Amino acid sequence: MFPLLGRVFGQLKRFRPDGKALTCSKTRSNLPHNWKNRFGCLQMNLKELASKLGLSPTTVSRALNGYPEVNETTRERVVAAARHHNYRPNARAIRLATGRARAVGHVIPLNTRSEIMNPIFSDFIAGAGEIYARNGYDMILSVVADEAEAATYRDLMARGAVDGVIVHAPKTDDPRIKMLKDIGLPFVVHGRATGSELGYNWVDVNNLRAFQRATEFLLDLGHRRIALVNGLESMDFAIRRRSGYLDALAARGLTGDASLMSTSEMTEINGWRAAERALALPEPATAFLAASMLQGMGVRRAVEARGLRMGRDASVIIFDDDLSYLRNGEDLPIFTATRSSVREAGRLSAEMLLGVISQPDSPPQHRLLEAELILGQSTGPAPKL
Amino acid sequence: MFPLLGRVFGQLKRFRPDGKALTCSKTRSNLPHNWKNRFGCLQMNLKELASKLGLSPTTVSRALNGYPEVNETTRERVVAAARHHNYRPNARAIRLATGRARAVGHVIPLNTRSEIMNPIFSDFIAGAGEIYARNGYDMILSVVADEAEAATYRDLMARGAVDGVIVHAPKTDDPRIKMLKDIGLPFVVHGRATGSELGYNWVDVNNLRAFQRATEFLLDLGHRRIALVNGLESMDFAIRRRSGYLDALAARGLTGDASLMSTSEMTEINGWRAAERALALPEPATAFLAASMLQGMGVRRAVEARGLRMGRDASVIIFDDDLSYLRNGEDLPIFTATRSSVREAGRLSAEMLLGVISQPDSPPQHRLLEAELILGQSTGPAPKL
DNA sequence: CACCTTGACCAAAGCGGTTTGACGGGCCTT
DNA sequence: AAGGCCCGTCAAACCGCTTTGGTCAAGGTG
Repeated sequence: MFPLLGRVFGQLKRFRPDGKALTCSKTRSNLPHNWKNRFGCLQMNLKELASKLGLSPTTVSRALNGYPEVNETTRERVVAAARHHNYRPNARAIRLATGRARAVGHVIPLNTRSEIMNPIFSDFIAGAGEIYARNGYDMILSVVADEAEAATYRDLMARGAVDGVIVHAPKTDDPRIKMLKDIGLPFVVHGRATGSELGYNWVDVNNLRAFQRATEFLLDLGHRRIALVNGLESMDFAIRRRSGYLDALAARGLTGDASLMSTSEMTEINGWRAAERALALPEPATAFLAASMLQGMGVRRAVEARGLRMGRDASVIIFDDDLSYLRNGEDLPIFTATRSSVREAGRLSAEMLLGVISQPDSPPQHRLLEAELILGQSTGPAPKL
Repeated sequence: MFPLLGRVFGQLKRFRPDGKALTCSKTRSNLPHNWKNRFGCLQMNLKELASKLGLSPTTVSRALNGYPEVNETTRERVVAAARHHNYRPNARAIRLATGRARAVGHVIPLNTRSEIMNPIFSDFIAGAGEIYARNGYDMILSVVADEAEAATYRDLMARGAVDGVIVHAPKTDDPRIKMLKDIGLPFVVHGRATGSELGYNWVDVNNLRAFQRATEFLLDLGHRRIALVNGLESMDFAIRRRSGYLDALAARGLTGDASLMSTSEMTEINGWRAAERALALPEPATAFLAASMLQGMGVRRAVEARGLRMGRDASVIIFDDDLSYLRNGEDLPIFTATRSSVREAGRLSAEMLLGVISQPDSPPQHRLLEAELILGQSTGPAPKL
């Protein structure tokens, strides 16, 4: 079964499960440890640095970590030597010794059916990454089929790979939240899961208010047939957005028309499809509320394909996450939009998480961001009949 | 300066630089180590598991890692106990003991001026992440201003945080490649940097061929004024694409017209802007070759804003990275396109990197992917004058 | 029957840091 | 002058694994 097991010159030769031989007798066997850098010397380590300085490792460690009981002169010597030898403490050793990972996890769910990566992640991560880098934390990313997410959190925790996690794309009453509380892994949710909104940390945009305002704005322009091109309503934010839309309608004595409301993943195609449908109605929509830039672009395509002009014949408001590669125009916005920077949300979430990690017993923190309403060229008075 | 330093009952009380007290005398002070899980017991560790089983840590470790010198019966007992106690070996300890990080780094450059995240990263990372997850590797991500990139690689290496890295978005004659070779960190480049193409591992699309074919296709349709809406030509892939375009023109005895060629970051706005310019020429473009879906959408907007119809009055071919959230139509492609899945490139790059990590001395590997030419609704014969 | 083998297990020494608990030698008090 | 205090330093323990270099008993061999 393991034909490789055998003896050589009376000495047991061992093999790893992968078939590689292990024993090299007198040499250090962990090859990576004596990787030489291009100057032909071993990677500098604490012990060596200490001996070069004629100090104990303790003192060197303390000097570098800013402990007060080290003589300032000594500290300067140590710091200089460290820089000179390009010494960087081994992250693996630090993590083991301190019991902290100095890393946070982002578990990014991948909808198994559609295999769609949410396009906001890259900007969110850019924002969060900025904060981690500034604080000496690593960001570890797991892109994982959504049904395997819970297992991933458990695994990260049990292996001690991270000190905390960011939870992305919460669903209504998301089970992950209870689970994370149970296992005691610090976390911040980007978004909220309706139900237990107080018992955990979150950073969210006021989606309800944003869609309410946008709807009010369209109503004020005289629109009565307003189509909602929403995101997937299994997502919590989408539910809130619909509520905002319905609240605004209700405030004017209107009720939502099911044929004007659609929900789908936030892609250009889906925006196009939803708009096609709403424009084909006996009483077509004159205005659209799209949950994302991409959907908005799809709406525009459908509108223009019918020979209508956006802003004159049909109004469109989008929710603009202010993605760096999907800017809503430059000086002059293309779409009228409710805007909130997802990159900023990434920064805030990361900051909150680092705070929670360093103060695990602090009470739950919340941050509700308001979206601004930006006037663009895609809205105008409702066309006269 | 450090007023917190003091003595308590004759015992030196030490403080961390952040002001937290350290000495707790008889108690274990590394709090994270005795974090209790929700059942009130310590996180299971090897020693404890071994003692519960009446075995030595050595044997338990071997049993779990599949070494042959363990009795099968014993192994089963051990595996069962491990599962029962939900034992997961501490990743930090493994990394220190083995000298490997079991992690790979992705250093994602952020253009400092424009602050634009390349939208392909999320899909690339989804592909790569799939492979890492399957092989038990962590992915650590650094989003970093492009001028700080070299320092980031050095840091990852010196700290021993990763076993290898993926290099994104290589520029022509990219200095990172030499640097990585020098410090001896295994790497795979997504793309190529002209010059030393043989001395390192890469996965790339045949960008030249793709643009050449697309150009030929437009020429065959009778187009003679073909605008190139390229990506930033500091990027290597953009150079290759331009070469493909120029090669195809040259093959028909045409030379590129500088006023028809533009280069910019691959956003919708920039596509729009380039198309506006090309359409405003005395002798306007009749066809467009766009480097990305987003630029293509911008081109379409400019075309349609002039009352022209795409596919009839103006032809557009895009390079389609097959992004999950930016599909080029569904059954029927919107744009005629040269397509190559960036997610697949992510998978291939990750596989290559893991291979290189386990076999550091293997010769450089290359993988050149061909893009397919997909016929959509955006191209047609050149309009008669 | 004495002499290898071999299978199954173990104690202890790492890995490279951090933290504990002590220790000398000046300097102040009293 | 004796004692206490503080400053600066250090040896050793520890973090939780992996790997080395054994041991010991059972089975096979000549």
